[in-house]
Amino acid sequence: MPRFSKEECFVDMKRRILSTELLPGLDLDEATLVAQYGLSRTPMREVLQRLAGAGYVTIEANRGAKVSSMDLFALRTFFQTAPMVYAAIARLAAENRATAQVDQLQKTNRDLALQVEAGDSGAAALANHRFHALIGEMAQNDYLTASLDRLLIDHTRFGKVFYHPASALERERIGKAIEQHDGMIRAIERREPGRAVDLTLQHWDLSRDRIERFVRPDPLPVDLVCFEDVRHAV
Amino acid sequence: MPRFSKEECFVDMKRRILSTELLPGLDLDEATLVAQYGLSRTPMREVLQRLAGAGYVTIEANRGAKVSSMDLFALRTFFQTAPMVYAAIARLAAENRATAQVDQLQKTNRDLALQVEAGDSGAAALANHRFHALIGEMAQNDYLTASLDRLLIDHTRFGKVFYHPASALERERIGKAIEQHDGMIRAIERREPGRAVDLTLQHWDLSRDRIERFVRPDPLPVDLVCFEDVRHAV
DNA sequence: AGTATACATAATGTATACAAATTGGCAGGA
DNA sequence: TCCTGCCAATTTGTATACATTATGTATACT
Repeated sequence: MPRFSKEECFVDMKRRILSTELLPGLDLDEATLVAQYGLSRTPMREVLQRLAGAGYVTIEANRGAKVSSMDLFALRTFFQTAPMVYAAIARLAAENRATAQVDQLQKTNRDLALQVEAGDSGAAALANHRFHALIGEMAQNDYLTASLDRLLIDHTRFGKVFYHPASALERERIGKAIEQHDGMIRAIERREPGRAVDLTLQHWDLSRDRIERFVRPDPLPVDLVCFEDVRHAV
Repeated sequence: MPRFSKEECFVDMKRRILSTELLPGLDLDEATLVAQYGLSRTPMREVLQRLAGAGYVTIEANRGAKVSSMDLFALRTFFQTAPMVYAAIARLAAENRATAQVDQLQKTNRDLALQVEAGDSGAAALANHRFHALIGEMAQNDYLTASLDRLLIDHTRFGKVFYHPASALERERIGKAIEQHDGMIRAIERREPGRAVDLTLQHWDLSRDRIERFVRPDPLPVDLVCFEDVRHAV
């Protein structure tokens, strides 16, 4: 049985939630998690409480923890809020970034490209998450980061299929996203807030298109033969 | 010894932090709190972790909890961020408010006026906090509420002296703030987002003036006699 | 005198036993 | 058949003993 430290457990739980290995709304049973991570209940409950504080899970009194749900209303709120927060964060990042942080950002984007090439969509989604979280750190604004972090949880979960290139068109979109990241890095490195905001909004448009296409996919082909079959079945 | 429930303890800790009865940066000793609230360590630690998740305290591993500090950098970030978030929240509140929430808001503003009249600046500051938190609830946007709640913690702490009428001028400002609240309530009730935003930004200007005057008060009178005294002392 | 190290003290972190609450199922009655 | 109330089983919440980590102090050594 693997023995995780409390911090490792916290990080791993975040990973599992972001990758939707733990689906939104899933009931998190203490006994199960304790067995999985080799912690006793006290530190495990502590991890769950920290996850709740960060918006990954929700805790109800006497009813345990669930993975935070993502309903239609959350989706709407997400689309409504993300552009403003992302743009504000990008502006601040371009104004306040430290040099070491730019290096980290470049490293993360290279890692993202590698994971996409390797076909590991889970690792790619996490690298993308980390990319945007790093921009959040650069902004050095704890108030806004609170919003950004919550947006990123759902962004990563909504867009989990983004980095899984199902078609040539998808592959092209992914390449474009990574290029946009490079542009954003340059704007931030050169301290050009206006340009960072523009590129961020463009990047967001691409992201939104992809999420919308995931939520509302092309309808199945309307084939009259199928309807005939259904009629027989009834 | 009083016996608080976990929830009561949580609420009371928030109150003490918002009122700066517990000063920013103060070390929170588990043993002391356990004695004060009549809880055992496990639920007390849980309360501290929830407070940390909401931004009231910060926890360092093996080093316990401290009341979240407010340094010069936080002040700057606060002024930078508050208008955007407050305005966005006001717009959403005007669009999404439920009728029952408007009633609560009116009730809270009346309570605020009462507390000001009674001269209880602590209770007044908490009523003001509640007023703005209620507008946050109306907005129905969990992403932005995360930012707003953190802003309000520091807003209430920065402006804690606002509702303490030291002079006629201060009293006039308080009256104006409460009137502005009434205007905001009307705009929200009538679902006028644009007007709600305008009034919120005006309200913010008043609030900012007051906080700035608190942080950078009028300098002490320069009296040459004093300098003479100092010279003798040296 | 100043510094370093070892030990004592006091804090936080973890494990676990026990208490309280919720859930599901079953029996009895309308 | 459906509803209701009660009991058992499971799950969460609490208290507390024990382990580990930090901190302060005294003493020895340079």
